[in-house]
Amino acid sequence: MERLTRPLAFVARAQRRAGSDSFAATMSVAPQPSPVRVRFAPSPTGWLHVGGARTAYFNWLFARQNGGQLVLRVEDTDVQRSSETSEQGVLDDLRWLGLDHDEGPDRGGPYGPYRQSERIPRYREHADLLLAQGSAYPCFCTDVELEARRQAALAAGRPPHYDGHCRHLSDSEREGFRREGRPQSVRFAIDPRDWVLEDLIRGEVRFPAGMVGDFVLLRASGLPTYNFACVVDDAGMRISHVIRAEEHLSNTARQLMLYHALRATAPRFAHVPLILNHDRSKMSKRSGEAAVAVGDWRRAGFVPEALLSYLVLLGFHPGDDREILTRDELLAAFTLARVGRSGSVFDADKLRWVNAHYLHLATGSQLRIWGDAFLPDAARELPAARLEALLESVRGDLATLADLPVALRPFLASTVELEPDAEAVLASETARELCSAFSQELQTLAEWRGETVKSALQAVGQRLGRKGRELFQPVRAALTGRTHGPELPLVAELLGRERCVERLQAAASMARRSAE
RNA sequence: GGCGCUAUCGUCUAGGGGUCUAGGACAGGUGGUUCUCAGCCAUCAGACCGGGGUUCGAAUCCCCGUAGCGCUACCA
Repeated sequence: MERLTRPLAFVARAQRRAGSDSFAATMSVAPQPSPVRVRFAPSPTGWLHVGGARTAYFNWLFARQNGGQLVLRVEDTDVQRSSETSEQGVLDDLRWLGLDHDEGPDRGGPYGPYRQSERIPRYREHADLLLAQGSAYPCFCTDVELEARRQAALAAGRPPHYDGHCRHLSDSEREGFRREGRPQSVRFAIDPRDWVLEDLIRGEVRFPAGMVGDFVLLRASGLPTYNFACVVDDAGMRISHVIRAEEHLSNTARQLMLYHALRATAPRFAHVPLILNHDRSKMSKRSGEAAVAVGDWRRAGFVPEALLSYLVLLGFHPGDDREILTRDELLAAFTLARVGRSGSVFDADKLRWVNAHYLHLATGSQLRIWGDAFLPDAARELPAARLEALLESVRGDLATLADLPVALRPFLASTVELEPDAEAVLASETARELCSAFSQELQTLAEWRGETVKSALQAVGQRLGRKGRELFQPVRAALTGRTHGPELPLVAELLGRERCVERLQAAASMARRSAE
């Protein structure tokens, strides 16, 4: 048996590599291929985290590529931990990322409601169905009893599964327990045989009999458990492909049993690898390392295109050397066949690099949209064209949008604040001469453009016998208070003649003071 | 404990029996960039988890270890 699974898994993998996965095969063989319907099913117990964002993106890409629908389903059956604020947060983050869905709690659709808390009667119905056909049974065990037997099983070296205590109760015993007022849940009577999953990413995965015990379908509170609600909804919403995180791989055994008992066709599954902390544990909300919430990156000045672009390559590889792919490129290149099988460590440095890349190439108007929340008031008051020109000039100095205020300061502040390096550059008689001469030259300049300013500077340099660093650095220091920044002619052009002259004169007199 | 998944530079990864003295990217080092830089360009360093097989030949196929992770809940 064991000998058989390996070669089969290999064949499945080889088929995926060759681009002929079972889905494609189904599509070409089936006369009427069923429409592609995928879903993203967050539980609103916190904010959207980066792993969820990546899963959502995979689903989004798959849906859009295949002309299918993306369903957003809110899995809020854990009443203690779910909240409406959190649901709103997740929705906001998805919107910010630009991952739009076709059906969901916020926009309805033919298979609603899309919040599990609003689908309770359906779960009850399906549970009754299973109860009636003997695939499920009422369980009267209390938490305390359950825990005690679990510990005992563990101590005896047996698997800590439910021991089937209530599975074969007689009707009168059940009546007795009910009269006692015991809590009553519904358990699934598992089918003890091997279950085989043909995973689109992992190939054949075999779950041997005895792996799971009878699990709970409906809690004593009447609310469904994850595995049950998930199957009832995926089946009821006609989901064709379930693309989700690997942590659910083992759960799939239970879900397969449920599809079978419900006489429903199971969707195709694709389990994507986990995103990991540096210690290779699952990246979670309390890992305390890099920020895990999408909102944290957003507030830190990362742009959605960069976050998504980074995340999608955590696990997916386009097959060539491209390191950054736009959404359109991904729409053309993405395939589950090229999603890897091992977990990936989240690398904030690389994300930062991707973000900087987007910022360095952005137009002024794009930066104005992206950077709105980060702009100082003085910048927001500027005419749009002026602001966009400034933004584009400083883009090379940005790694995140949070760098914007600092990068823009020389253009916005009324006076120049000298950084220590700049002060040192200006603290000489020669610097004073240069600033003074250049300020005079600028006052007579016919046309104010970067080019003309540059020529003027070079002319002054020639007269004073100075060029290169000696020529540019003092002027840069005088104009911006810094020793680095965008190209100097551009800086001067954007600053305008009046401010340039003013700052050069100020530097000249300051330099004189410190020289004396 | 049981079951499952995974295993190539520090990190993300390419690779699917010979084309691998293992390729690319981030981070790091070095050099350059008729002004500077966190920019850009060039360059260096850096990996096939271990052991057995199969084969003329293994990073690649098989087995056994080992390690990490996931599931084993009336969490999702």
